[in-house]
Amino acid sequence: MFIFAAHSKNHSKMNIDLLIRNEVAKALNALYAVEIKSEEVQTQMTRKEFEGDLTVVVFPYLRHSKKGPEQTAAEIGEHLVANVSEIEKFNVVKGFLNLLVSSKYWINELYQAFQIDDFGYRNANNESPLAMVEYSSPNTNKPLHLGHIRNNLLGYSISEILKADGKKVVKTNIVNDRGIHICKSMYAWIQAGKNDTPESTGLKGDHLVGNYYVKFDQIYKAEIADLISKGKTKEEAEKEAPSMAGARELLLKWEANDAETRKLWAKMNQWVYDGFDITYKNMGVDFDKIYYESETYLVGRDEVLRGLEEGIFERHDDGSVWANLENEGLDQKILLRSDGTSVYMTQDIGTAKLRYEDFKIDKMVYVVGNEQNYHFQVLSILLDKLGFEWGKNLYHFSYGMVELPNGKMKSREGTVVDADDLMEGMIKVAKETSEELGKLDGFTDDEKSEIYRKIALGALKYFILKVDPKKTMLFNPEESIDFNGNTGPFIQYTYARIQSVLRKASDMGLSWQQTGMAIEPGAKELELIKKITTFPEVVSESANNFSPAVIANYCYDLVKEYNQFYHDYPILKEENEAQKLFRLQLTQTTGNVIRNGMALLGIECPERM
RNA sequence: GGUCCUGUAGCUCAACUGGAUAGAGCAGCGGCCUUCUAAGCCGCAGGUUGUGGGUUCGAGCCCCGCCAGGAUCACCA
Repeated sequence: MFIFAAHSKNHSKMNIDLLIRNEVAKALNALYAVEIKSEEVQTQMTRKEFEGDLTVVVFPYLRHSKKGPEQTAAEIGEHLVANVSEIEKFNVVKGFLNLLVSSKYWINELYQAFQIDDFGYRNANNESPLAMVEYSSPNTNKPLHLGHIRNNLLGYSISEILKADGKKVVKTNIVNDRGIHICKSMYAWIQAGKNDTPESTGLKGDHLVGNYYVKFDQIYKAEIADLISKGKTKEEAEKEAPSMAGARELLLKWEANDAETRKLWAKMNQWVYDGFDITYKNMGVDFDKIYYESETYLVGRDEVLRGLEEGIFERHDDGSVWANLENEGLDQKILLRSDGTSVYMTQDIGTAKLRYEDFKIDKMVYVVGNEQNYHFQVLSILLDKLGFEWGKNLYHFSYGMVELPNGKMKSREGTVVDADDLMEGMIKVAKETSEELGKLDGFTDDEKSEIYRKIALGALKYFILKVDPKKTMLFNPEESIDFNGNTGPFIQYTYARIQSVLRKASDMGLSWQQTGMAIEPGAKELELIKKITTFPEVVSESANNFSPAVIANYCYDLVKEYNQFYHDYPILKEENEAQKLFRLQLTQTTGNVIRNGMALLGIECPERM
């Protein structure tokens, strides 16, 4: 059984690490007659200021060797050099044993990676565990905004990462298509819509419906102000406002299956779906299976009623149904309102049940903001109480909010950053920047706009995904996202340069498939190979930690390394033929890893830019 | 108030889950295009890791207290 660990110990090191830990364990046994498991041997990549590739920390073994750190390290080092052919030499600094691995080993490692186009990916097979990843999960009353962007990018990326780590993945979306929110938009449209449609207004459907949601709020506020001016208290006014009553009435009619209400509901939701489809497509995210709250909430209600019959839940005097979670250290949680209608939690129970009926899920992953930590804690317990043994195994991929310089986005203050506007704005900046640099002369307009799109989305996605998902992040709409430095376009640019070199090499009639060449790689070349060979472990690490940021930061480090190599070493102009072909292998492999890594972030790399 | 999260350079973020002298980018200053794409490369400057204790060979990371910010504890979603 595969374990989906949220925080497993997984160091991003290369294969050699396994070998060395094994050999160190053997050495300890031979030298000091102690049994140390190879997994317990501590290693790390040698810091750049010291000579070596891998470093063994020897402090833990001093009590076995009964000698000082330097002497202990030296003894282990000598034993390793004598017994392990891959280890050429060693040096000791304080309690750190630095081991130098032969360049022959590294060249072979590169050649292994070079031969695999999707190096770093592990393919799922029939026995692989299935993860279902829920993300996006929008309400259908307004367009997507910056917060949704972080959610969508994380959800898509973590799905791709899990796939690359050898899991089967089903991407899913629960659309909150029913409830008071959409009724508000419906009410305002009836009152003030004059039969507007996306066609008649030229507006994207989700924006049109969103405008009526805003309109509703205006009507509602005006009514409250009016009622208060007529002597009502704020509470009375909020209760009596005709618009709110109207929206509530629509909700009741909807639940009662009123034909006209359902028709309008379906129509306006369809407008929103058409709008969302465009946004999702532009964002480059997709789903394998979509659930609708309107189709799951009744299932949830039945489950709650079953739980009530079985004595798991309790009914209060007013008819509402509650779960008592005081034994779990939590409060009471409402599951059905006194009028029998369901709440968010009810719907989530129903959706979960349907999902497990539809798929053989080993791990359910919910990509939902950390403001809902409590909700998922409760959901997990409730599913468990209802007898779904998978309940306690659900994973809430809890991510931090996106904040603006003056705090959270507030629709009332008009500070919401719209997803469509943001992407469009990014494309515009990409176009301007590209035109200034003037490198795309001679391309058709279609080719150019495709490149602008890739760069713009690369910048946006990388900007968001490079941040640790758990952390609150800041977005300043006043400053457009950079294209220089630690950015998506910087990485894309390196990829484009690599492809340019490879094209030129092909044009020169070169072929660089051969192996077993006698090469003396330079320091930068070895650094680059080491970086490349850690990629599979980086993929696992990002999967185990649910962190696309791990991939993003790796891509940046890799590219930085390559750019130094590119700057310092001639490739096509190298006179030694074997050295030249080796550098082409190195270049091509780096390009593959960049492309594969960025793909895990949902970022495409243009061949030229 | 209870629970949980966060605090690292002027700003945005890293730090391989307890390891060596805490690293990048942006902003600032200074170099490098007749040579494989300068969206690049190199250098300078920038830090009491919020704060006070503790644990140990070793703490940005673990424990306790305090300070600051945020989330949540709804018959909202």
